[in-house]
Amino acid sequence: MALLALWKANVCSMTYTESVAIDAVAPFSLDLSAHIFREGNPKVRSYKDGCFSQVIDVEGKLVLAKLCANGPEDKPELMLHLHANDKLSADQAKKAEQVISYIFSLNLPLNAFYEKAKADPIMTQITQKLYGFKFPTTPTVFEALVDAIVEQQISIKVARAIEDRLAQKLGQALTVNGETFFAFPTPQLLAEAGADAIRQVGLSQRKADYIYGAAKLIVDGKLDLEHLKNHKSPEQIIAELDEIKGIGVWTAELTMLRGMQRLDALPADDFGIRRVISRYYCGGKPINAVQARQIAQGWGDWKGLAGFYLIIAEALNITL
DNA sequence: AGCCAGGCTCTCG
DNA sequence: CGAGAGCATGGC
Repeated sequence: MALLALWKANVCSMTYTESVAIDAVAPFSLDLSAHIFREGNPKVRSYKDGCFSQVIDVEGKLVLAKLCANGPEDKPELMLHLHANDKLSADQAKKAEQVISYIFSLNLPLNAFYEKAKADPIMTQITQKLYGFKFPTTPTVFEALVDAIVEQQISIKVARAIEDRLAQKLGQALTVNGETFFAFPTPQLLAEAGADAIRQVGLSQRKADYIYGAAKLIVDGKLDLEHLKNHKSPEQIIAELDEIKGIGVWTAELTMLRGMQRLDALPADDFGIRRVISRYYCGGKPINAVQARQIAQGWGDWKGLAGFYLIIAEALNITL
């Protein structure tokens, strides 16, 4: 009897798994690109033992995607492992692969940026030390927008803790081989949850209202972030997002940078950005947004990406 | 312990 | 219409 129960439990919790090799335009380093997820909550998003893991939503179906790198640092062999509650169709597997490819910009040739960086000796050195770093994008614009609101004013660490709680309390759960993971909550889920429930993850009442408001706009069809991403100019995007309550230029720029693969935008007002620019260009003494923009000018259409190279350089404590 | 961290809105004067 | 308070939590 006990044996039968055990057998049933095993069979019933069995998950579907498939693996596929995946290509990236070289150079690409998963180790550098996923660095910011190193201390992430394993239930939500993490990078450890050479593998990045996150639950992704493939047209309503939850899939745990695990991307693992082997071999040369700047040109590794990549294997994508997909886990779900039941079999994935070929189409769903393909879509999941596309999402992962999108998150890490696997098809983006970094060489164009490296060429541009050559005019700047400091950035040249940094790109050499961070060779193959591709700055991760969120799977949806909404996720980047919510994260940016959460991150207003507070420190990164506090923001991360709140973002993790947001997923664990309000996102959908997927259990794979007995382990439970959480997806980032959809606008629908947050709109249904209400501002009070959002507040409960540790946000200020005001930020909870902003996030609820944005979710509601989307659910009501009054805001289409993916459309903005695909069809509007950077200026239009910032202007339109700025109209939304709780979203200023800083939040809009960060959303573009992290959620729309717009690597040309740089939040020059950002405290952290100014700090890293100063560290590598001005000996660490505080600079204002105007000075920051001046230095960033040299990076052309790669301002945003260049800014993140500096942030990662600082995180890795790289000295020149 | 208290101050500050990858802002923004609302309220005063 | 410009300046200033207030906000939530966690780390130093």
